[in-house]
Amino acid sequence: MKIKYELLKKEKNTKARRGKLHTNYGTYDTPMFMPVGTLANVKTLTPEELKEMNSAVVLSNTYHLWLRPGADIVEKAGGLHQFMHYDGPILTDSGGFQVFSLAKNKEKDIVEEGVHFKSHLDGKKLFLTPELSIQIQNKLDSDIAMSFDECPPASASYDYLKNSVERTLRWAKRGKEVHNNEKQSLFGIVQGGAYEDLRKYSAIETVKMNFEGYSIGGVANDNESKEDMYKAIDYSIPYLPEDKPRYLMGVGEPIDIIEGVIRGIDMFDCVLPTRIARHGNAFTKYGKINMRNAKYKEDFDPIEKDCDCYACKNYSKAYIRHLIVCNEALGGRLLSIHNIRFLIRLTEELRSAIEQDRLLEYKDQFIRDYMQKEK
RNA sequence: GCGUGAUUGGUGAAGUGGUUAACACGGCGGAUUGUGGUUCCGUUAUGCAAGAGUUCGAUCCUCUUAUCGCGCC
Repeated sequence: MKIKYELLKKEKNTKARRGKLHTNYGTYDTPMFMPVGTLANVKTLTPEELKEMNSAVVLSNTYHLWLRPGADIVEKAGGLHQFMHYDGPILTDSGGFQVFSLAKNKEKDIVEEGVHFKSHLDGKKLFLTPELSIQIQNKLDSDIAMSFDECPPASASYDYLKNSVERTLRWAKRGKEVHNNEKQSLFGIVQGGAYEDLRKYSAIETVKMNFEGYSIGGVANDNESKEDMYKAIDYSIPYLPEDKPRYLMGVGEPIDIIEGVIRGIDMFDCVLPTRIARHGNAFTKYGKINMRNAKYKEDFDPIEKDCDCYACKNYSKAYIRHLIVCNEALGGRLLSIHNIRFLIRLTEELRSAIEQDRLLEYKDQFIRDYMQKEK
């Protein structure tokens, strides 16, 4: 079956919503945070560990799996779920984001038919089209497929964005026409930068195509300001249907997730918790901390005393610091567990705040703590 | 004892009679938002074993001392 979004409650004071996502693998609460597992794995973690931290949907990536091991191999393995031993919902990104960062000459390489670019592995010339992206995702057999969109840089001009909105609409239509997988849902993507008229137009036209969900793209790219990100959401949300999930692509930082929820977003994904973990950083209620700092050398307390994650229940900062400093993989693993659990716990708290109509108070308190840095 | 060669930051080490003493590692900070990241960026010796001398000027030349290595009695 395709996924279904069930709206349970809207907050009184904001546009925030509390809902449920019904999938082939069960029903999950929204707003939710989805860890990123580009290569059919959330780096260093097993599916069992993800379940233990109450993680639901996992992301994977069309472009990367297309190159290695190849869609046919995943198909032979029985689809992504079997291949990666994950019996939960999987969302595949279309590859648009990757391909556009690999397309050197935007004007020449991005054409109406698709995108020319070179493989980051061997430099081989490749061509990805909206149809091919969807076909690959069909083979991968994810639960949610994303339309192949044009993801412009934050610095793009109004005219560039206008064209990319139009093209994204045409590509969405082409992808939808070849999409045939009764078990897989397809999401459309709203573009348009921080321009009200473009976002409005993009949202209205995308919704006309009737996707199972809608995402807001082109956000959190190269130094985009927070204000522009919030504008992108605010200008898009009013035109998205109440009964479909809304997904803010690539976000993000704890405060961005809160701001997104306040504005009506249901789903988030981000590489941040796992990436900063591998580089030795941890999210905490009082801000992000760098575990390499000398002050943790003899700190035998957990990262967060009241955190229920496996890392905090069993290991000290001094030990994790030691692992990180020695470049041991277990250090990154423990921090990944903590950071993902931190964001998932954040969404759990946001859900109960919505249920109690106290989201703005929650946000104020969170920001006060988070900006405080250290206890 | 005599002869001889060394002595540069936490480490391995470049280097020159004249503005800020390479580079690498380590240390200390920072970054990171639809993952091309065991990555990237910043910072880290007011000093070249110690003292004296030559010189306008010495880490680089001379002498003394100290320490270490090598050779010979």
